[in-house]
Amino acid sequence: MLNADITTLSRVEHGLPETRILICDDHEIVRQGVREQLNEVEGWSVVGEAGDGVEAIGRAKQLKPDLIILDAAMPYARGIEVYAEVKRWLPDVKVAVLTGFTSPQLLASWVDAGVEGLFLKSTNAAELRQGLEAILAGARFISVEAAKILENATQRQPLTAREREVLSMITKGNTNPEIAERLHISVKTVEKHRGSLMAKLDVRSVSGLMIYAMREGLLDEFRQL
Amino acid sequence: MLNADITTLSRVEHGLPETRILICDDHEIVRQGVREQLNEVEGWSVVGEAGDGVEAIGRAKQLKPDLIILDAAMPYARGIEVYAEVKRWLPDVKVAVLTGFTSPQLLASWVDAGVEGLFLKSTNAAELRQGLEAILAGARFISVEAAKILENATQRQPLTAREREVLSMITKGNTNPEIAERLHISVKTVEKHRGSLMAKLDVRSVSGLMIYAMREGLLDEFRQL
DNA sequence: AACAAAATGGGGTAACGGACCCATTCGGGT
DNA sequence: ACCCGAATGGGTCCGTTACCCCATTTTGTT
Repeated sequence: MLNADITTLSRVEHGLPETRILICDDHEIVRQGVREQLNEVEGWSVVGEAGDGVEAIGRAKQLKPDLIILDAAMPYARGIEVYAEVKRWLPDVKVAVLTGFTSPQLLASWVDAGVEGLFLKSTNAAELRQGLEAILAGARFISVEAAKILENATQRQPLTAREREVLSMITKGNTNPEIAERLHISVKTVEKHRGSLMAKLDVRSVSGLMIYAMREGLLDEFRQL
Repeated sequence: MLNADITTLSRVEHGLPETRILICDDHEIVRQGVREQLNEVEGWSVVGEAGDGVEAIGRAKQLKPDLIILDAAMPYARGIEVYAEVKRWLPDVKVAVLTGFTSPQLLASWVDAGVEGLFLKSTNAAELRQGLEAILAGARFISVEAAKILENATQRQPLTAREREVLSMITKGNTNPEIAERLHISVKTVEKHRGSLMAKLDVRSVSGLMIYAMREGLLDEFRQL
């Protein structure tokens, strides 16, 4: 549901230019909370909001903000796709990710992608403002809680495309013979992929695979803020 | 992390009494967003905030609000426990649940518990205000999206305590022999519980059980907003 | 062209789980 | 005292999975 409403403030006609900020999150409550926290800082101006990934890209191109606060999980375009696209069009824009996910692997992938900031939604106002100031000054800022979680991120072998495919079908409850039939490969091959999946992720059961998939946001129907 | 900060406004000394509102959510951004949306309504006053379940109960007793906006998942006390406790001490207080979970079963359990309002965090400001007005006027209000999800809630046979226990151990990756050993029952009994679990939940695999457990918030390590 | 990783697939064994049948005991409610 | 649901447990058969061994082919990179 798109409820974003653009509020364009007039440019500062004298003195230093304002810092222009775009807030992208699919929940209006969160956008409003972030907006409120930022409004208290002199010189910062929330120039727009977006409620989904496609709108985020459009607004970024249109408004050319200095800083984008980006939810990691929005409808219509995954956060990482939004990030790549806005960086393509606006290479100098600073992007701070604000996410409710606490998965080490997911947070690590944002860091690897090169975002300038990474916050959890549990971040308090002071830390958010302080972090954004550092980012605008050119630093990279990872919040304390995000940093703790990242410490626990184990360095894993990446999954191959076929392994991801098999994992996806396992999470949907399919048996090895069923997966074999649908992928037009033999049961033995599915067993082989399944075995290497479990070895790479260091799990020994379907529930372990499910927990991994859940944390990595690979399950479609589990929507959340 | 407790970051709640009490902001006690003075009572209105003339005219109609204000509606006193307490906001309970473990994320400061959400509390601030909700506060902002409510501040726009004349006659409403946010008298306090709480960042976890225990604090929520304490503040409710202390401040005696007319209305509590309650996150379903906070640290230290489950939302349903907070709800029961504040109703025990303040039977006339109105409680509106604001949750990020979209599980039909979970939403249904809130309705069954008797809450006066049920909103998802995707609710927009207008719907939240309209709903709270209706609640304060004595109605029960379920948001449009929550109502849609509730339509899909299937009427299920409740799980027995033993079934829940077995489910919990399955979600942690245990095999039937392992569960039997830990619960000091036979493998046959575990098989029997497992079979009835799967029949009641209409699933045929561990992944189906995991999805159910996930939706019902039975998995500990999957924290979210 | 050479190389390495990925993907593919077979044989065999042991363990696990599903599903059906059978059964008794316990505890709570009437 | 009676009844019913929950919990308990056994036998049997069959399908599935994990894991070890073996192997060839394909694909992408250098």
